[in-house]
Amino acid sequence: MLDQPGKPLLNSHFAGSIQETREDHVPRFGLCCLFAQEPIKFRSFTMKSLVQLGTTERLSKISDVCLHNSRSLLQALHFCRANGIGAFRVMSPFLPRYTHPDAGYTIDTLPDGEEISRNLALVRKFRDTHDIRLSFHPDQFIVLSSPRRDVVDNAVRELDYQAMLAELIGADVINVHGGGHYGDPTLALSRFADNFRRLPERVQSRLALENDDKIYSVVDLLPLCRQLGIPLIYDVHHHRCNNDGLSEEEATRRTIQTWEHVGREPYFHLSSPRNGWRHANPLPHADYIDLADFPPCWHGLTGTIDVEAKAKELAVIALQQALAG
DNA sequence: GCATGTCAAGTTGTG
DNA sequence: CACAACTTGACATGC
Repeated sequence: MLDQPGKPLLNSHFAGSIQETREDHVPRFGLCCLFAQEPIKFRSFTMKSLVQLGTTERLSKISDVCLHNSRSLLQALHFCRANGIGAFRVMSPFLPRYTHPDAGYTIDTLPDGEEISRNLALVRKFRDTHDIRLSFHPDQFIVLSSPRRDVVDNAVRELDYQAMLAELIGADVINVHGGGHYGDPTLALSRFADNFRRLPERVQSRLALENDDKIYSVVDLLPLCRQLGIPLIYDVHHHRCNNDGLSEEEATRRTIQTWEHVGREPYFHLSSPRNGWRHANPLPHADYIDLADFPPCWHGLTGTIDVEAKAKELAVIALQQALAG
């Protein structure tokens, strides 16, 4: 394989003070944002409800929710540690509406700002001590290939917010898609490259491109990754929905190369189709991972595999047990 | 309490 | 040109 035994999983830029070293050739599995059964919840609010409040009540509400979320994130990491889950994806609205033009708050300006900051520092420390990889996955509105200036401006603001959080908690990945094709995918990806260069360093150093289910495949994105010096996140479910002729072995191999180039641990996504592969729409995610959907070439992989399944922590634990048994 | 509609944001494809 | 689909859960509202 291409892995170098004994190499740190994260390069010095991100490594923090990792005291444990994960075993090579065993993938770590990641939980995405939420819990199905465990009573760990993340709260949010809408702008509509916020604007009905006076200035004081508004700040108080924002602070309550952010404080709650900072405590929940710490609980989430403890849960991961206790259950052998090696990665956690943080939900985008962790600080809800942070980049909305009318929300106008920062952690510092909140009544509970100090405790929120303390909790985030504790998250970082726990992450470093127990080597739990943290990531972000901005949603569909974050598009760097758009021809619309306002769309790209919004995307840049949102990405910088997530990078700010990533710095605070020690997350090394911000995972985006290529965006739309706008009738000319080559031109669209060249816009992506141009806009990438506008991004702050803390975003650039964390950005990773994921193949999507309809437009940009692994083959489409690899040249852009090479050009920008950023890694590819290989979603095997999307690859099966939007096939580019590469075998899963080859896609995996080329993905690993992009991460070796930046000296960091490879990243993958795994899910099973809710209604089976013969259904007209195989995209919706199932509650659990069907072992038949686990790529054979991923056994013995050194890397992170996010489990995208609706049963959340139950699905990650079930998969880990199934593979161990 | 419980059910239903709503939520900042994009893009594509269909009717 | 308008609108549903994509995907998705918590929130807000109304009964």
